[in-house]
Amino acid sequence: MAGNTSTPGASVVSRALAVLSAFDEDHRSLSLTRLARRARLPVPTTYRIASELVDGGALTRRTSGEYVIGRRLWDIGLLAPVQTGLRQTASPFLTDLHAATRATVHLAIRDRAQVLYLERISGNASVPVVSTVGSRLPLHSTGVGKVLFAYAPTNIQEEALASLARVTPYTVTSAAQMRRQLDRVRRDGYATTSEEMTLGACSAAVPIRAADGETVVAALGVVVADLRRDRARLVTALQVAAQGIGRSLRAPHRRSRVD
Amino acid sequence: MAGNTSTPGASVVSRALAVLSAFDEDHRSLSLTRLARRARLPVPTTYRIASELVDGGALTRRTSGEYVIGRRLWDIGLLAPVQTGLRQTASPFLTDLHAATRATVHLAIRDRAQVLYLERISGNASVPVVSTVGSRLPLHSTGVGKVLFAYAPTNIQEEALASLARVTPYTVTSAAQMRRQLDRVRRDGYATTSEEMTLGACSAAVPIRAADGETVVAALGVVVADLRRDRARLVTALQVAAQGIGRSLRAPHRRSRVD
DNA sequence: ACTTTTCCTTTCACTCAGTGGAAGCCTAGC
DNA sequence: GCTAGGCTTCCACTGAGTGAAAGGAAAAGT
Repeated sequence: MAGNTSTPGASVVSRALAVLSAFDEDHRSLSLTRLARRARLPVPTTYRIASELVDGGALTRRTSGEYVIGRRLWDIGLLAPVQTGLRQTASPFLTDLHAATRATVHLAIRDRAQVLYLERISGNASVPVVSTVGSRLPLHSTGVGKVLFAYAPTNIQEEALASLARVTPYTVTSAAQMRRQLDRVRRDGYATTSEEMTLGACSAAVPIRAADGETVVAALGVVVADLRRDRARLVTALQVAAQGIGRSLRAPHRRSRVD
Repeated sequence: MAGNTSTPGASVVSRALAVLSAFDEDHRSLSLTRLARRARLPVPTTYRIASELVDGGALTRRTSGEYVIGRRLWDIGLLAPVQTGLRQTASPFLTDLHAATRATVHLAIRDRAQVLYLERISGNASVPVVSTVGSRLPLHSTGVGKVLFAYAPTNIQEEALASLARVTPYTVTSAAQMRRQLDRVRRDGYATTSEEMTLGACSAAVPIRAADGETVVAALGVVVADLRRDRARLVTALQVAAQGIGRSLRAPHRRSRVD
């Protein structure tokens, strides 16, 4: 930008991105002052940039004065090629799985040392579920997370094992215990959690394998209130769906079009 | 920005937004030159801005050199409060509707004189469907579009009636004929299309009404290969789901949480 | 009712970040 | 071998961007 800056070297574009990046799942709505604090920019600078972003539709200003992400950015963001092939292929299987189990269904991939949720179909509202599409959660406390954890490269595993943060009283925080669980995941072909992320929610998950039938590209999971009763049934349903997705990924898939 | 500009008055932020806005559904991937042309900016300027956006994760550069929207922007875009209440409430009903009909299911709202698709569950791949979440299509050529058209304010209706663009040989392009169809939609409570948007695809749609039971807030539709056979069955299923969504919108809904 | 605090917005003197034509480079096509 | 087109770097020029300071408006505290 022009002169008189306190942090030379920072471009306007990088500042605008800092403003946008100040928003996250726990901060979907921010006042000017908080926005400036989170973006680490002076208030007047933030104000000017935010105003321009509002003009461009990238941000919206509520009547309360708070800023939220704008519809224009929603539009543009949806154009990002985030595993479109996988999501398109998996979509019908997720629907089937949901129909068969009535549980919340998740499709997730690993993004560095975190789980990134690509798709979700909500099930029974009485089971609490924190993750939505776009959410990132730690690898050790969710079903899909443990699957992706078990098949992650060694350096990522070490990184994640070094930071097993407690989320609930049931979260596994011992590296040794987690290693044993991951061994079992690889042996049995599925992972489970019991209130390790959220009290009142348990989950089961299985890996989705790529064309070679080896590499794990994603994880498929369900969240239920209690796993003891029908663990076998859920795991079977998950495995059937995961196999189907894997097979479809191998087959050439035509693009679908129309209204 | 600094001096020497050919278009004084345009800020860096507005230029960066122009670069991002150069992407749309038909241009998800752009070379530098095309990006510059679409953003109406000189190539070196576009190059510099795009490079900064890549640094910030807002854009990604493919090995081919083409730019695409980056994952960071996907993350941020998903935080936009685009009818989150409606989408959350409608989601389980869409799943049910899909399970019952096996057709592609759509949830859409009107955005000025266009249909904006909020949710989609893909059905049988053999029926071609062009719309995805975030798509905007004209009001006159789709099922959900006609419903939203029929219940739009007069000025919007006039605007849309003045530009009935032909999409396929079956698209209704006569304002008089469209008015008659809209009358029928209001009378019968549902709309249909027959290959008016895409050859090989027909659709049926119904309105979703707000708490007052009058105001139409959204439209619910299905896309199938042929409507003649089971129009009645589909319309009934649609109406049941739409009623359910409308009722749930009235009821206080708790937020769901967990992994 | 008065004071204090906090947040939003505007102003303005200062100056360096941004600009884009031109040139160099590389690759693809003929 | 030559031409065309796209990508990247260079660099002289300058006005867009900066942010402390101050002014206002509104909420919180006394």
